[in-house]
Amino acid sequence: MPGETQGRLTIQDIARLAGVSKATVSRVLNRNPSVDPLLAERVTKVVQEHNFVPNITATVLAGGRTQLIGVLAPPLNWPAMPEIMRGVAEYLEGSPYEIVLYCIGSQRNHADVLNRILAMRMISGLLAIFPGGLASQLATHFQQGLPLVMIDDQEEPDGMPWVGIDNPTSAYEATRHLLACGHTRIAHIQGPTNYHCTLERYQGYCRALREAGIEPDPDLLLQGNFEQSGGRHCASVLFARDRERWPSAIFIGNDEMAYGFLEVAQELGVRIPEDIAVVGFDDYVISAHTTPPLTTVRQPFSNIGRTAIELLLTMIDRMNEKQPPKDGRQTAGGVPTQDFVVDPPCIQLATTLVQRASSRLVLPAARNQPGSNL
Amino acid sequence: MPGETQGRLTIQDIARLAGVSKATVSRVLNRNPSVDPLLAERVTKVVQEHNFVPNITATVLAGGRTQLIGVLAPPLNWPAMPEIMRGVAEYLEGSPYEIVLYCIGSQRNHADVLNRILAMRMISGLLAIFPGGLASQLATHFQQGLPLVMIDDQEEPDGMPWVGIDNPTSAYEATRHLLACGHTRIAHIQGPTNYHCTLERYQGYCRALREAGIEPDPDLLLQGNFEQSGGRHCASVLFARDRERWPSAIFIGNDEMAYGFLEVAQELGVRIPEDIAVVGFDDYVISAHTTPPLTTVRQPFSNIGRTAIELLLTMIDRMNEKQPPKDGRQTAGGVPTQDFVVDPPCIQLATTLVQRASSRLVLPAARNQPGSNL
DNA sequence: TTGTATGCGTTATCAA
DNA sequence: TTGATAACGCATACAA
Repeated sequence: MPGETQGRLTIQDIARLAGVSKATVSRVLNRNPSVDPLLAERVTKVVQEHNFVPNITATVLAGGRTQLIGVLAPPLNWPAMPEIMRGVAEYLEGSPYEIVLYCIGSQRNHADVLNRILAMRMISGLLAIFPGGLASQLATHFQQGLPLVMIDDQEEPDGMPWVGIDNPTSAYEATRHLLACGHTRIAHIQGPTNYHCTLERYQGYCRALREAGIEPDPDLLLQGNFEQSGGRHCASVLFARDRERWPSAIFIGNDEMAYGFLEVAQELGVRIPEDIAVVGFDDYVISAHTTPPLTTVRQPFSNIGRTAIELLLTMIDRMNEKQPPKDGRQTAGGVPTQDFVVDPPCIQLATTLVQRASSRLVLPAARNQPGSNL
Repeated sequence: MPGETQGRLTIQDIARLAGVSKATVSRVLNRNPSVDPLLAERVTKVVQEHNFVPNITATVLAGGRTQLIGVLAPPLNWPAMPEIMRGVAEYLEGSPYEIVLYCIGSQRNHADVLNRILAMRMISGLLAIFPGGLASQLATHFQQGLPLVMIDDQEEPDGMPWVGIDNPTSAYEATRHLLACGHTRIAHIQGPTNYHCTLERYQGYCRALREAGIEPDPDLLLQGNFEQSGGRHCASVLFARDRERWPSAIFIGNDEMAYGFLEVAQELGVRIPEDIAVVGFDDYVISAHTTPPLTTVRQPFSNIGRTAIELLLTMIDRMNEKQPPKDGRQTAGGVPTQDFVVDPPCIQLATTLVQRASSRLVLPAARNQPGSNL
């Protein structure tokens, strides 16, 4: 049975067992075409029989390539993370690569973590997810030759490969949906203005309104924080106004704030969507379970993860092709992934508007038919 | 500014810059007390100035210790995973260790992945989360000296350190709660019977009933699958019976199945908790948002993760103390973590019953007071 | 096509 | 207390 498991063996042992030199074993392991097919087969057989796996540290030290992808991530209980990581992990399962996960919470100095990661020289590439203030540092590393892809919605993608969504269009579609439901007084709760996506979503919202001949009303623009508390606060402010100043619909910058908004509405007895229709943004898992279920823009999180990692692996491969392996690590001022550096790809994935009860078109006559689907 | 970042430097460079030998630098880095304090300070200064971080691969190869903890995990979008990983990551943030994450989905051969992980000899310890069929293999590795902790609810903890909850007691409390609400016909939907936790929860349920003088009714025991579909199925079966054969309450083996159950109840117009009170198990995030919100047993997932990783680090430390470093990696038949091997600790954390609307005690007179909190 | 020899960056042994 | 040096396991330039 090939269940030896103990990786005690070295390439030397395999060489002895197969009656060849270490160099040949190494060549076989690295699929070097210069080795005789029959010999290769013999060696391969020994390798498999003994379940041999090269010592990765020795491999790297000797100038080989790691099969390790670094993932710099926020805490995994951020609502978008599980799905993103699912996409990443599923794609990686079909490859020889493994994940080295660096979760950065609040405690430690993020820049230090990043430096440690890179200085350890253990990873072949880095996937940076919502890196916050690290963006510019990351860009520098990328320019210096580190294969890197960023998933982010805070900084404007600039100077490095990026995967995300088309925020303006997504927000445009969300607002169009409310317009199509017959609403004309549509409010908006935006996120923190230092988030690039906040501005983009606001742009999309404005464009939809203007196309419908409606000038965005500053009175209907509320400032949130992308957290539930912000949604609650804005709801309180809004519902404290005279009823005639209420909007008939609201597009909320993210689902988290929408949850807070719905809570307050329920507490105050404001009916959703009869009194005010609500559309969110993100489609986190809870959104299908709120009361009422939330109409929202679905971000394709797992696909974002998949796409990002796919791009990263492509970059790594490209780099390996161009650079003679041994130099790959010595790349002083070298610029691997040349073309990527010159024009870093920005991949925007499509979102989907998921229509649920919070924005159902309510015809006056239909109010007593809870079962109606429109 | 100490923002050099580029880890090009080697210990040799630092040695030259500090005017000492590599050996001394190495000693300083490893806090070897035999080095002169003043000299140490001088070296430390150079290290910091240049932001030097040792090449981890060289360190390991030379017999040093890795600061890498392997985490063998199911897909991160499994509902319990984000919280478990939060606990793990938060604890690790305060340590010098990093996570190497191995997500095992359906695609690849799990045993192979495990072998590769260990053969790479890169990790100092392994945290195995819901390892499924790998339990026995893991036990073997643990017996052979691998610091290892398992978080699991499928296999009976045996032969290796384990962190989880007290299922019988938790189920007992859940059932007691329903009894306290005045119910006497209490059904149970159990999970797959090849899960150890399924049997344990059933035991707790039975004990509570018997203590109340009620003999568990086989007619009220339904077979689920721990998935939503199972909850739906059981609900359909139950509600298809004559009304007088319905239970007045049900304890469902996990929240996932409870979601399916609630869905069917809503579709059929069965009132929760008036017609039937529901208690689940797990307290996933959605449970607070179902209609009605679900009473359930909260598993302290993040604490489970924290506790497990804490135990693992303790084991690693213990091993490092006992074994002269250089041998640590050569440990042929050696048995590090001796005491742990002899009697692997099983840590059971307490659960909490979270009371929500799905099991509210409904007094006949209170039916028209939706706001009542009991 | 294959084998020999060297070096990767660190730790640890042995002398000094 | 410090320095020189031999591993560690692998990849590769070079020689055969």
